Amino acid sequence: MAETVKDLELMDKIVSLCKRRGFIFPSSEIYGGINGFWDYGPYGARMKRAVEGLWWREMVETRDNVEGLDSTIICHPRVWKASGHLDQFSDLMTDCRDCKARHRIDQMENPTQCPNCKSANLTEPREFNLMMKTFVGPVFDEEHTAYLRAETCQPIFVDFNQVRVATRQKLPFGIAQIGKAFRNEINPRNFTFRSREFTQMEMEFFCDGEQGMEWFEYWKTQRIKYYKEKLGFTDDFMRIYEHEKLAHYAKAAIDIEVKFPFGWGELEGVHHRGTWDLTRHSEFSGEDLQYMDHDNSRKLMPTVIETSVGLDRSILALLCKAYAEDTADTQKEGQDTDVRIVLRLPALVAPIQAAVLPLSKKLSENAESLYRDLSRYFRTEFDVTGSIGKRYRRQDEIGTPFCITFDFDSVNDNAVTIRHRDSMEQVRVNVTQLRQYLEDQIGY
RNA sequence: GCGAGUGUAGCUCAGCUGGUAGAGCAUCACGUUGCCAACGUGAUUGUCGACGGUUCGAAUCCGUUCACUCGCUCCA
Repeated sequence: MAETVKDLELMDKIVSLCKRRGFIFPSSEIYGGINGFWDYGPYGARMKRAVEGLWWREMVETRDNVEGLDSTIICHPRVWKASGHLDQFSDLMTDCRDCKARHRIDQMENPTQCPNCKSANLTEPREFNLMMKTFVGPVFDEEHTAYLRAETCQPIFVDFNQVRVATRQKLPFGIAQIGKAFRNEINPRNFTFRSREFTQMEMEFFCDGEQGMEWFEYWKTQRIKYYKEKLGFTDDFMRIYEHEKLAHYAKAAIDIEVKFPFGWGELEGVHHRGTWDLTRHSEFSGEDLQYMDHDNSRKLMPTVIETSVGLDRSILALLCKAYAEDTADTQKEGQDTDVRIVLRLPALVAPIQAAVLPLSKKLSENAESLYRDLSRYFRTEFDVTGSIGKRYRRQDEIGTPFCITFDFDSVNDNAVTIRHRDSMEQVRVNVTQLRQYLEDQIGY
């Protein structure tokens, strides 16, 4: 993880831009903020929805064998017993008062002595549990304890049979879900990269165990292709990390990692989970979750291939990849050029795809009706304030790929100028062809 | 959770050894301009992170607390 001063500055610049322009800022800030929680402002929310929509379309809408689900955040507590989260997310820890090291009790040979400095001056063991706890019903006692889901995939396993029956799907098929997950991270870090409330986009693909590795390879390829083609991630920005140490139930696992300013970080996991989850939920619930294969007259426990994306991390990766500073002409006194901050976001996910800018306020009325029309098809914004150059820069900073300038000729020739964000070049397009032009450019 | 650092306007920051706050940018209005943050005039903005203490008087000193950053720890 080779960090340079420049990278750390870059991260600060991105955080600052996010706050200044309303992408992402700390939750509950007027009360001093709350650690590990972030709000998406107007541009962030639009971008988040765009990425969600892209994933949903890619994973669900365009596939016959993947179904959607929208399950609850709070599930029966036994779900988390079965999944192993209540046991594995919970550790007894002690701190050494002398050398300040922290240790897990279950990993210490002698729980009364610090393995680091041999001191016996340890704090009382305390329970660290990453599951967020709440109570269902007005009585706050152990019996009514419930947990906010630590990942969105468990309800998918729990609802597996219901979805299968309702949709008459046969193996192989998948179930996808987008939703919030919660973890009491000990130490939230790196902006939204590790937060306590976050959004996951997960798909569990159920298949015959004999084809498990083939499907694992298939989804791995599909997901890498998605990042390259839809989000424009390049080989120097993205890498595949193959797990050497696998979870006891897993057969294979890779992480798709991205180069953040603070180092490489996981964006998505593609995991071969075997039959572990469905087997556990069968055991704990007493429901037989095996699949009846009528074609071959046999019962089998489906094997699961999981693709699991952190949506917040996707947004962060897009912003990090897109952030750039270059130079542009200026009319400022004593300067020929000026620094330009520009987000080179893919047009598919840019919060604003087209900004309609009348060259003069006198043209506002005509330009605004063009804006109304375009906003039915694209994420669009209208701005008359300040000079035209200033408005271009404002749009550059939020990553708007196309600025549509309505000028004095437009009234007569029914054409507008489209200014491209990255090249700053301009083309003249007739208003009647505008929608088609933008669709082609955006790549719908 | 431990250690170190930081916290002043939307942003970046200044404020010397205590005398109750400033600059640039941004934002808004008007004028001007009409294709890359132009210019002029004017306007808005802060319980100086919070609470408490010392003091005639605290942004400034002390304590506590909250948040953030970095390191450690954690990351099924």
